Amino acid sequence: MPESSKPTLLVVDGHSLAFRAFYALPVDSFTTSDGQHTNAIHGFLSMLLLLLQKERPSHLAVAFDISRFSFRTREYPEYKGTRSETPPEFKGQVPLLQEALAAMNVPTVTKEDFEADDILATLSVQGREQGYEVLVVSGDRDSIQLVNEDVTLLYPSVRGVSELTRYDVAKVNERYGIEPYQYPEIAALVGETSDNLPGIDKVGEKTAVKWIKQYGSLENLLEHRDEVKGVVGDKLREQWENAARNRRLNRLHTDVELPVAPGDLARRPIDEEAVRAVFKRLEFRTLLDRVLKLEGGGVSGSAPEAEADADAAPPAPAPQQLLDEELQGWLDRQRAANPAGLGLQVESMDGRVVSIGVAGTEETLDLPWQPGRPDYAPLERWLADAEAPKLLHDAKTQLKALTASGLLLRGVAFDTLLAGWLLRPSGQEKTLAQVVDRYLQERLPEADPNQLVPDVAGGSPAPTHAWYVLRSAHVLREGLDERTLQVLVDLELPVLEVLARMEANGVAIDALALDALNTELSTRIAELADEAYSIVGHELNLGSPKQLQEVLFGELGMKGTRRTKTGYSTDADSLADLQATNPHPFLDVLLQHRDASKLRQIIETLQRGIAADGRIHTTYVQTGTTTGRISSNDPNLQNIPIRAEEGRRIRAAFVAGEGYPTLLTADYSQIEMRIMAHLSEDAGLIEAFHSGEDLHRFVGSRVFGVEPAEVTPFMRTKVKAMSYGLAYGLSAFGLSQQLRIDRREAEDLMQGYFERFGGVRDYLRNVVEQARVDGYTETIFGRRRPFPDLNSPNRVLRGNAERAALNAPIQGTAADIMKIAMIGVGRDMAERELRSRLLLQVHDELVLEVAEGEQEVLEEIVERRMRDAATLRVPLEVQVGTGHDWDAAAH
DNA sequence: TACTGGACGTA
DNA sequence: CGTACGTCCAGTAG
Repeated sequence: MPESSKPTLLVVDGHSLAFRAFYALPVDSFTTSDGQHTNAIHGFLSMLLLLLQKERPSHLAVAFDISRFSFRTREYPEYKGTRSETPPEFKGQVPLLQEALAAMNVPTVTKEDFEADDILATLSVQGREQGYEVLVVSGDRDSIQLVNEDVTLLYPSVRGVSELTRYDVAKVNERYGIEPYQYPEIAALVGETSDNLPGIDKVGEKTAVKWIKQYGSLENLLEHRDEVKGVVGDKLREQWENAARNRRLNRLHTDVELPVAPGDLARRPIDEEAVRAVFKRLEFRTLLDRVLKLEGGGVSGSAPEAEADADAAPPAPAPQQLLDEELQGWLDRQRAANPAGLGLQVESMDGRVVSIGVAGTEETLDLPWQPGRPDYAPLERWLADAEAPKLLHDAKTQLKALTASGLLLRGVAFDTLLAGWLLRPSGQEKTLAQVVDRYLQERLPEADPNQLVPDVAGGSPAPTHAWYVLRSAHVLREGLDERTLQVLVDLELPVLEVLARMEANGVAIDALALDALNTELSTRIAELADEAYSIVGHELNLGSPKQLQEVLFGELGMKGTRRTKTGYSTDADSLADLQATNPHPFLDVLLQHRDASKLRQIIETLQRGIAADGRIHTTYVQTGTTTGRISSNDPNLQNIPIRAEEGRRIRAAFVAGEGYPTLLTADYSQIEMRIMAHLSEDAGLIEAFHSGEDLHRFVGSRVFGVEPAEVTPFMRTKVKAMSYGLAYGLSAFGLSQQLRIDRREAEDLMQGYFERFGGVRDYLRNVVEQARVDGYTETIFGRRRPFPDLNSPNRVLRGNAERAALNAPIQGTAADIMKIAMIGVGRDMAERELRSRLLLQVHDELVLEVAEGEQEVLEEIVERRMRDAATLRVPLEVQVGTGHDWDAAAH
């Protein structure tokens, strides 16, 4: 921070910084819905905000070039001549950037015939004379010449625009071994390829520095060029005019006549309305928040460490290794100094703990783990102490490792992975490095194999990572609104422990049954393939959409229906359409082959997933969705077949394990429709759930105006499809497609539905409108999901966002409810010390392994915890079943 | 070897 | 022109 009380003038080279941002940021991630690229703007503004926050300049300006022509090109037409044409994707961003800056009331300065660097030079000199501390931000190395006691250059590192290296006099001395004002003389000798300024052949930085030191100045060197020995001396004599010319061109003008003086550049408050308008057009949401927050100024002591040091990011403290009383003392001191919790990072290999890192804000601890070490007793006590808060990144993974190594972990008070996800559920910050990058704007140090000083401590990254987790946690906690924090504390942190246990439990599999099924299917697949080949008269890969297209739409001359990027679709729906218009035995065989192949594929994936204990241990990804649901992978156990009879045989291979007589399944019936009834407050729908009548029969009777008993299966199917479709933003077109009915009929159906259940329509409309205003949707428990595209001018994007937005509160609330139920079930089971255990979660269903004699009490717990997880305007109904396998238990 | 698109399993 | 996922395979780019 400024040690002096001088005002600080920050001057930025707009063009060069924006250009760097343009190449540093992926254009795909920064394109508005109408196709305008914004990566340069985003990168530039992000950097600028960071600077404003860290440097707190009192005065500020951004300089731009007007064109690529200047007095330099007049003097030397080849200047910058090798630069390829500015990419149009970049060019278009500059005016928009200037607009954004104008809205932020950041002065921009340009001057005909001069480059931005000359403006910076002039302002830096004037600023210095008028008693300012000057910070020059430029991506042009020539700006090094501006550095002096009062002028510091911030130069973007290779890493990207957000990381700036500070060049003060000392740094320039250290880096180049010369005084800053001498830099252009070095550059003149070496040459600058990017400016098309060739220097002296064979002369690099080393030689140039040596010469300048020896001769004192370039001028003197050139005068004495006859004295210089060796081949390089010859080159100097041949090409000295290059150096002389370069020196003329790289001298920055410090006397440009500018329309503004430093005194005019005092920071002014942003024009909030204008900023909102411009940022909305650019579709910058997080940046908008950052700008507005900046405007709020200081914000009640937030993010203390972010502003603690204006210098480059502070390095992590060197880890200590302590034992016994010293360890205990350290933990006691750090706990007192960090009441919000200590950072904790567990390093593991093959699921076992290798090293444990603990961090306070000032000190870190590295504890290489070995089982059965009494000198680590204080650590074990601390880990197990529920009253000792710990802050982790991806606590579930670490909890599993600790548990597997026989260590107890309690008191998980924060998880930066989960917090980051709650804040930006569509974001991609999954690793600690990504979180650190986004929320600390720092780079997580990586283990460097070329380290000069090998880390004798064993080099575990755990303590350093723990320290970054601690700091990220503080920033994230500041960023969470109250409701989101509540979702984290009440739902996500408790459920993480439940999920960790479920993963460790795994589910038992009847491997022999899978083998038998696999064999059976393989035989059938071979037969079907042969049959298909004989029908079309040659062999082909039935699994290749490309080859299928050739056969169907080429050889067999069928008329394709739905287009895909690569041609006509060959999916099951399209094949059914073809079968209707163009009956052909090949289609039948193909469909059967598809079905059988898919099943076999599922079986083989499961077989590969069977662990040494004969069970399958999936991994639940708590941050795997944007809505709040949990996803499952490796293998995915949330998409095991159930609809087709054949597929159920796979489900039947999931069995109760050794020592457990039965499986118990419990699922919510129509939970999403119940949530819809609650949220919409539609009287008809609420009545449906209180009536005890089958939902779709009830709705059908209202829509078709008949008695419930007279609702035909066909009517019921239509109504059911529509009810579920509504929560997904189904259109009449989509409904007609799915039911294979006339478009008109689908429209009538929807109209009939909404006449009887108008509250539903109003609600769905309202959700989207509210989200358009707020920028996000919310579940009844406060889980938010941002929807930046709702105001997009692009119809496709906007439509997608609208459908997702009307679904998010419904799907998300269901997910919240299930999490609450799981936490409750987990607690009750622990409290009663049951041996039964949770195995699987499939969104609205739980699967448990029932221990001997516990079925009755378990059923009671599960049923009650699920039913009472939320109190809605309609009751939650839970269906419980038991059986030896998953399929049997579901009845 | 790494990625994309098509297809399809689930809620 | 119905939301939310994960996985496989074929095909392609490297």
